[in-house]
Amino acid sequence: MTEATQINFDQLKVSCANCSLRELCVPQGMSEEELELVDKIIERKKPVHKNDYLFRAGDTNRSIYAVLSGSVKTLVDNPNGEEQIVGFHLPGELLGMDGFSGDAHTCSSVALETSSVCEFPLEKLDEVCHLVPSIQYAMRRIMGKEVTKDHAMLLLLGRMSAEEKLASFLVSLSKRMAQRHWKQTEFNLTMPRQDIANYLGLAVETVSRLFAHLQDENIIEVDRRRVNISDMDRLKAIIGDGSAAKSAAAEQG
Amino acid sequence: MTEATQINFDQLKVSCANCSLRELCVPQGMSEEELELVDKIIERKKPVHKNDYLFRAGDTNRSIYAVLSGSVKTLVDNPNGEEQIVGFHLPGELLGMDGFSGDAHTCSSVALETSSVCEFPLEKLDEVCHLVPSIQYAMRRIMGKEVTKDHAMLLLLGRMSAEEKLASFLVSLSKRMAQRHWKQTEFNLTMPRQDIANYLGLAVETVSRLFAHLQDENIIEVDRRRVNISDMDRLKAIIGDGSAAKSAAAEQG
DNA sequence: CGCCGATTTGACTCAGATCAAGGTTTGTGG
DNA sequence: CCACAAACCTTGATCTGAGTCAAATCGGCG
Repeated sequence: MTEATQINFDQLKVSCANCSLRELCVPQGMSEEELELVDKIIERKKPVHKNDYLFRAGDTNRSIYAVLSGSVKTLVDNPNGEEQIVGFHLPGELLGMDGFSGDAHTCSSVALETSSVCEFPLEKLDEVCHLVPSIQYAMRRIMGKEVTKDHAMLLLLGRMSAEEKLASFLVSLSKRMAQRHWKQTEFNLTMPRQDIANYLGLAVETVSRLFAHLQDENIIEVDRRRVNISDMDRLKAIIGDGSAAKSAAAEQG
Repeated sequence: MTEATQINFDQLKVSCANCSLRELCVPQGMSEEELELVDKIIERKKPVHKNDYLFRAGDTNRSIYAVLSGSVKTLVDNPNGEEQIVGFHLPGELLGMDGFSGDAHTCSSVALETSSVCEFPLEKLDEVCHLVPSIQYAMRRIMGKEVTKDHAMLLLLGRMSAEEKLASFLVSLSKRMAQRHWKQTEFNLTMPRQDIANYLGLAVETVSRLFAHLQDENIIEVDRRRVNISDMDRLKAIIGDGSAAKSAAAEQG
């Protein structure tokens, strides 16, 4: 409330901006007072290492997480012990919304590389939502987007060919790169081929062959984890028009 | 507030109980005052007929809906004009959560048969959530369940064989029948084979053959839309153990 | 250098799609 | 009540995209 605390507010703002809470806070035009409240519920975690779990299905200690740096995957298990990756999360993205459904998380989350995340324990979030309506709206919008995103994945898994799936995956990554003002035609895959395959409902070998094929067609260049999209239009055409892939690939020697 | 209005409250309660809002209201232990508030935001719709749209992707007039009677499907479209069914909704189930993600609905909803639904316009829901925190929590739990349900579908579409998919579908329907105190081993499919196939990411012919096969195995009896599950354990075993199907079906004459 | 996990490539197989008829049920109009 | 059409569902034959199996190759790294 004084000039001394003003400095703290500024720090909080910067901290939140860096902490990728933009989606949660900034678009709602939060006041400094509100920002302070948010800051109280955040637990800043120390970095997690590759293959560390953020949370596991069954954890009753529910939280949502914001990826600050690095990347993370989320997965569900089936009774047979198989797993299905349901999302990859880049800096600025949130995860853990499955925890709202009941007393425990229903999926698990694992770091793909050394990463840092901010954690919002649900109970504390409850309090703040009550005090700051704008957060409540933001949460609802975020969960709505989660639902919409999942629907897009259902469409991908249910109706697309292997090539359409991989093209969709690359275009989606590219868009998300653009959102965070990174190069949208050249980026690193932080996950192994096996995870891409699992996510898209394919075999690893199929993913490998598709990368090779897209490279043959001069649509992308791949070198291990490095991807460069050299012809975005044709990449998008693969998704937009199922017949494009056929004619382009027909009888190539 | 008087005895005259007391009668109204009772009517509201009954009405909500019948209107299948149990999931939204009752578990939160709403007061009569709160129930009255909810009643204000509900628009009771006249029945919708088979193939009528409840809402379409792009509609900015966003609402969530509770199915009162009948059944409804929800679907997303892709650029090619193909569609993927993302959910079937029985009495007491809610739909339209995709409307929270932005300014418009991102999927469409169509009645599978003559049905009646209650509509909650989002703007009005906003007001009431603000006034009644318990509704806010209920909404969040409901959306969390939606996310969890979608994850289960991703697992189904991404990792399961055709037979496992159909078995999952039938077991899921059976559980939902039990939830509403209907017979859980014998029920009617309200959707055509084509819709089941689409929902499960299969061809109609495959679904038809699988029904025939499950009947041959004496696991179910099917007569057009009528299904009777005669061996629930083996039906569940198909999902729980991918090898069960193979050994059971092996070399049968 | 030599091992290990990740990736690629090739050969072969198969689950499920596609193509092609038929059969059945429902609805409509005369 | 019947004729006819339009859905809807089933069944058989064939084809193929993608999975599986097997084996090389690559990239790090102790």
